[in-house]
Amino acid sequence: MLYRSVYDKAMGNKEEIINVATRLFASRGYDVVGIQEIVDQAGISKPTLYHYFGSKNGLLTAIMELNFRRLLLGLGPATVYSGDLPLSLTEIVRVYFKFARSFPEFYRLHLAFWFSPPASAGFLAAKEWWEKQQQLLEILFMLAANDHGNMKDRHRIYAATFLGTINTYIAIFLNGYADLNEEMVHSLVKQFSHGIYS
Amino acid sequence: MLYRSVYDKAMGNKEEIINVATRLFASRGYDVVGIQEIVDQAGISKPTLYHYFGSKNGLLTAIMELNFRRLLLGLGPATVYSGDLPLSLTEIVRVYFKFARSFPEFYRLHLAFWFSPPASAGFLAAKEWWEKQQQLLEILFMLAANDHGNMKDRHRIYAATFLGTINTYIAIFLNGYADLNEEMVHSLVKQFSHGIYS
DNA sequence: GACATGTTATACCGATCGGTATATGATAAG
DNA sequence: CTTATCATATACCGATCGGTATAACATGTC
Repeated sequence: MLYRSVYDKAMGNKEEIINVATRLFASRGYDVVGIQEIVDQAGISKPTLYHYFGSKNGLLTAIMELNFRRLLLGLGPATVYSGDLPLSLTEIVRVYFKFARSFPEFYRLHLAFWFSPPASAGFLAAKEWWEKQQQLLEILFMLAANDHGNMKDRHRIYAATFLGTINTYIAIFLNGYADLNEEMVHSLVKQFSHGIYS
Repeated sequence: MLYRSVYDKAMGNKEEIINVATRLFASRGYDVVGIQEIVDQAGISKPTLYHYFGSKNGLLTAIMELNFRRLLLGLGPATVYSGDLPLSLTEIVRVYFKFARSFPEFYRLHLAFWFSPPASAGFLAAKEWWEKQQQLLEILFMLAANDHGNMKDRHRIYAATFLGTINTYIAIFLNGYADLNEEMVHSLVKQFSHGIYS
């Protein structure tokens, strides 16, 4: 392959920058962490970072894209409606829990952006990805509405509430109050389902 | 009264600074909003702000204290256990919903801090106030556990989940997905209660 | 070896950050 | 009318911010 060794080196640096930045952003905040601190801890210099990402916001965009792609990769299949809504919901919760356990630092970062000021860089960088999640869930609830009469025209709020509930549980996990085991999965689904069907 | 007119003027400026800062912090973020912008919009100059609050962090502390006092004022009576847990929970949700509707800008700000990095200024400024809310709820669930056998030793996670659920609904309201009416109050309580008793 | 491409470091930019030294008004007490 | 206190403004501080101009270096092509 052409340029193999060159790209290897480049990708190594690129990933290292992303990893360092994700950790720093998650632990202290996107706005207060300076570029200098990132490049120092990554063992490179500023022009290298700007060579790869163009700007601080470009770096943030890259972090969002990399991680949300991972999430959506698992979420896509889980949101396919098979006629059994509780089964789909269960699978979706499993996907989120597994993702949060695999990338807790990123999940904390993206949760912070979730409630960040609508005009902040973090909110804007993550917005399109939430809309994709919301869309996947809305489609599922819309299809399921054909089988559950009392769900009609409520797919948007169901999707939002379901996502919110999932994030609540994950936040509790991230703060050390509980584990994200299979029992929690079923507890969440049962609780949410009860709010829907009654 | 002594110093009356002096303090009147002072309080007017002090409140104006708090109002302006709350709005700016909530809409764009604590870290990115500079002192200069706050004093410009408040129609004063920097030394005046530092005279009242000492530092940017002091201003943030004052904002937290003012608003959380308002919230806890209503939350205290609502968390008194009377033997009817669902009734208490309903009243608590009403208090939170009313507060969120009265001070949406502050609620957005404090929700952002809820998930902010643990080492960030916002998280640290709000931490002690969350702990007070958590404590009030824990006591309620602990007392209620005497009447509900299957609740024992779970008061901490119940308090955390309940608070998280409330904040989820409020976040959905703040994003324009739903209203915080009496129907939502009962929906929330019913849904949460189902997760507890079963 | 000449050349093109991609990668990196040194050193710097203007702007803005949070915070303050100094001085002046305003107000009330004696 | 003096004096003390609070309140406020002008002008400034060093530090750091995101970002870049310039040049050197590494690598693969021809």
